[in-house]
Amino acid sequence: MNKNLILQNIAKHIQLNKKEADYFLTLLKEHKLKRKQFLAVENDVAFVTKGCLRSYSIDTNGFEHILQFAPVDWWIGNMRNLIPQNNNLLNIDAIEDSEVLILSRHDQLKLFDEFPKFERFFRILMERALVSANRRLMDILALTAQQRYESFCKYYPTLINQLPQKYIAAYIGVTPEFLSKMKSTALKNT
Amino acid sequence: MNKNLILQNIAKHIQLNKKEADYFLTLLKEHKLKRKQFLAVENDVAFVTKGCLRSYSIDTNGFEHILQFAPVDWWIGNMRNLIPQNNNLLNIDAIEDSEVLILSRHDQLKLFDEFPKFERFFRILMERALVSANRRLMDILALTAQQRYESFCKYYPTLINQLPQKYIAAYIGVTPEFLSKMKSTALKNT
DNA sequence: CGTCTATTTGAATGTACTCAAAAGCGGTGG
DNA sequence: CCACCGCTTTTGAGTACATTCAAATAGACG
Repeated sequence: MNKNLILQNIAKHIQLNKKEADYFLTLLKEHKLKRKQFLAVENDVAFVTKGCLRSYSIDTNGFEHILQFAPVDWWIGNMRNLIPQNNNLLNIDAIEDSEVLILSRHDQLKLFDEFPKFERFFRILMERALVSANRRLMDILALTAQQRYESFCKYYPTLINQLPQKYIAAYIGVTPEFLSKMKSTALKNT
Repeated sequence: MNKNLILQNIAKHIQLNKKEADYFLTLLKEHKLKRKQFLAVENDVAFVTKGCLRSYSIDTNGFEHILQFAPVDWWIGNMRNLIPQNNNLLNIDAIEDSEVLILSRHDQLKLFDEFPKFERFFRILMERALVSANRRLMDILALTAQQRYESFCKYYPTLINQLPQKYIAAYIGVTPEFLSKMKSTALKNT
């Protein structure tokens, strides 16, 4: 298990002593995923130690819309059941062969009770995820498709060459055909 | 100060004893706002006890895009500085004459240190805000303007008649003109 | 009552989508 | 090692949803 990576990730926001770190590690379940394999989690969170995952939903016309990419050192989860009436179901799968450490919701809540420090960590994680979801919302409302693509390139420069283009299209909210056209017309203007 | 409302709001997720409640209340600053008046907060959160506020940003063409409405019994805040590179600034103002209780970021963090219970409360608040921001993101990507309007009516039935129509347009991501047209064509189909 | 802002309506326009077909690319097996 | 298969990307023509701009009407507030 890649313990160091996740402990370093946590150390960005809280300091753990050995006892806390050890206990935390016992709660994690390692999970390997082949490309395109689904991660079945129900309110649980997963930390990516290898590869890249995505969470997405499928609309009534069968089109996929990507909520989040999770490369190495990122957290991803499915919190749809935290709010009762949330009928909008989310899938998580691996974009390439990947490995994750899963913390179940049950164990997470137990952890919060035993060491409130961890509740702080996830409070901060949620705050930051919310700020970035809010920024993305404002971007979708304010920007053209071309600008959203440029914004994506700026924020996720490493992902651009790593991801199939159709996934980027499904993230910024255009059809794959249109993204292809945007790229070719952008080239002509340089 | 409307203490009961905010204590009841908190009681939805955590139980407070008298000491905790009293201490919490001392940290709040009451603030009255006239219609259209700005709420100047920097990473602070506000709880609405009267009226209705909104948070929004203004794009490079001068158009407003609304991130959130906050009627009575809701929390609203401006967390843009939590993430350094977040250049996207947010305004908060009162849609009608309103009253809020402000908890400064400084006092909030102090509160978390003294009573971890409150960190739990805000962790839960952030989780729920994130789930609903995520749902809205998926809606914007998946639904047509007409469907987004219907979805808004369903989720915020009380706000429909309370808000100027142009604000609803700025929330669901259409021009006020187009929202007007949607409503009139929807009427013909009934 | 008058002024200012919000809403409605219409015609012309544009951005992004749909559908279809061709070209490119990567992995697998013979 | 090459050929084939499936999946992704590109390109094009036609279309649709939503915007822009303009003007008229309605509504709210002092």
